[in-house]
Amino acid sequence: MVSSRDVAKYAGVSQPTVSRVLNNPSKVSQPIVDNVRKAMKDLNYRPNNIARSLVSNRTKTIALVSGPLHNPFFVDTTTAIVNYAASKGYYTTVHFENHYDNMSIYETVLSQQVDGIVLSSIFINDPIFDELKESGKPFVMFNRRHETGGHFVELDNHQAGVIGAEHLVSLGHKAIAWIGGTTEASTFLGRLEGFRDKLKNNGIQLNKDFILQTDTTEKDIHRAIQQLFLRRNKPTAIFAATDSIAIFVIDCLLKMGFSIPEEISICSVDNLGISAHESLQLTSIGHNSNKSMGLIAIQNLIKIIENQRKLEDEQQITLEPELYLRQTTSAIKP
Amino acid sequence: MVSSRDVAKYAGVSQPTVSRVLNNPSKVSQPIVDNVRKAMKDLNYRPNNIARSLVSNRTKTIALVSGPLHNPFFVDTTTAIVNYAASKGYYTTVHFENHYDNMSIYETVLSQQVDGIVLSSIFINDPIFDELKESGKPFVMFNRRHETGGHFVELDNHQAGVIGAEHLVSLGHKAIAWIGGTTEASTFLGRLEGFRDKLKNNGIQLNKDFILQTDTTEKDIHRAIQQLFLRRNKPTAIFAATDSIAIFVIDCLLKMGFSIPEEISICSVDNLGISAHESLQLTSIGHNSNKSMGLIAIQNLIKIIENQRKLEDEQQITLEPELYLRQTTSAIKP
DNA sequence: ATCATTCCTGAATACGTATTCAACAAGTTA
DNA sequence: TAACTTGTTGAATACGTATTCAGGAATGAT
Repeated sequence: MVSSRDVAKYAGVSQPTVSRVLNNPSKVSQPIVDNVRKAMKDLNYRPNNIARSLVSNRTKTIALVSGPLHNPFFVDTTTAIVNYAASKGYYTTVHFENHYDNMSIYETVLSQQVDGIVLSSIFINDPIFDELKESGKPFVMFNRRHETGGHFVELDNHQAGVIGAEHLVSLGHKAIAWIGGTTEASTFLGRLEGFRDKLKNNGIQLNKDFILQTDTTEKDIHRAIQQLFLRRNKPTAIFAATDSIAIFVIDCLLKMGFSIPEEISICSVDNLGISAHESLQLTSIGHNSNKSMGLIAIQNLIKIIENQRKLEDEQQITLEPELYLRQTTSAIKP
Repeated sequence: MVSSRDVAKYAGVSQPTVSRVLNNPSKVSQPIVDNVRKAMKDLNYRPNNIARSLVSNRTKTIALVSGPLHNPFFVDTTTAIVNYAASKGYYTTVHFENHYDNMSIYETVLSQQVDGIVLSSIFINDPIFDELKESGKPFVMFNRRHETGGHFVELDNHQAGVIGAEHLVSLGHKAIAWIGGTTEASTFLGRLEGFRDKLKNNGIQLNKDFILQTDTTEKDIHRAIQQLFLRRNKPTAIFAATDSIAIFVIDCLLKMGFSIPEEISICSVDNLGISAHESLQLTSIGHNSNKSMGLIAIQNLIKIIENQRKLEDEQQITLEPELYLRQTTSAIKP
């Protein structure tokens, strides 16, 4: 391993001068700059980022705590976050949510040395919020939020639920099932409540058996759907809390022999790119911002890290949803 | 920031003792261990990984240089790699391939301080190979390989091409187009050559206009397909070098009004989970290992890092492909 | 000619941890 | 009792860089 001292010796200067050539060449006379640069090349010198971080107290890395990539939503956000961070000179270490033990992930992240954290994996009243706050490290939430506030970017989930209910009711559906994940998450809670509220507005009571909570894995969704159709009363439509869930539901229903939308309508929330695929043509509800939530989150985080925005000046962004009508919903047969 | 010195002072011991309690508690008497542990709790002490790394020369982080996540293949491998690394106590920093400037990514990775590198983004005769070798850091390639060797996990790409040609020819197809990415990559090159060789075996010359090279983005694939069907001679089948490409091709063809497989057969390579989705039912060619290539790669890398395997003892794994028959291919109409 | 200023450079040090080594006490062997 | 081992602890130091500070040379102003 060649160090700045080795370069210094080779170039006949002191180590601080090498450091200056690296970070502040204008403070060094031109001939010496050239000389040191040549030494660096000759010795194939690469500065040690670890040593740099130790003194500067900045690591140029951010941690991403993301939902699982089997949900295409997180595919898009991860791509946006990693690439934007890279364009700003930041490394991104990624951690995928562990449904049963997120705490150990945060433990890892907090003892890691990062300049900031972007995260989606948080519950509405998650105790991790206070720990993050206490750590003093800037963090921004995307997709989900915490009851306390902080920096976040989210969809108006309640409104998304309302739009979904509205749409399906307007097509004549009355027996509608809701399928999603844990209501400890602001996304699922909001989408469920908006949906339920709007149904109630229309004089429809959301049957408890029609509320399906899963862990959002393919396996659990198949289980839930199969169980749903064992019941005497069957739904004519399904409102899935995310496109990812809808995609699994569709696979399951098709395998069971249903035709969509003739026998069952499905719509969901997120409006991912894949929903527009001709093989799917999924009716979905999403925002129309040209920036993904992940991108907005990482942009804000980096602004905070670089002191272009004050930490206390909380950015709380709620995007407005709208309906993207495609082929998986249709009017109920008379 | 509370340091081991602060803990030491609080507990009335020296800093090395705190360090020992952390890393080698058996070297410290029980009462002092308890005392120091209490001090750590009281002060909410977290060891500084940066300082640790500086002295130990190990960062417990690996770099992943991956293809883009819009290819579901890399979704699976990224998940496997990140999660396995985490289970072994390693952080993963991820970098997504930049089609036009991979060199700057590797520049970044090499000046980062990592214990090892897992990568897919490499060309057959990529000059980066030598730089990686020279850096002394262990690295393992997956999916793609380099002519020189090194550690890698790949599919027998030539054989995959052979199987694809075999299958389509056996269904009576003669006008078959190939669509893939740059033949600088071992995957595309192997799949193209195997395909072409097998066609030639059957007396079919692969027309140059039927070889479509793209940058594997949706946009470029749509462009290539549309251009293909402007020609006088149209193919009756398409062999896509990856499932990801096939998915974009299918979207494009359906939008153009073709029915699959009645008017056009499609098969591809990778056999991703999504290919079995009822809406897609993509005929595909893949290996039948229960481990993903990403998982095999990261397992080998960590073994090397932890000296359970010698660096020189090169692991070169080639998985054998087989055909998974689904609904996107059918016999040509008489 | 004197003084002030600017520019450039290196010696010393700090960052937070792990490790080496010496010192010392307590216990063990002859 | 003397010599030797074992166990426990702290002082000193190393890791590779950035920064502070002081000193010397060169320049400009008076």
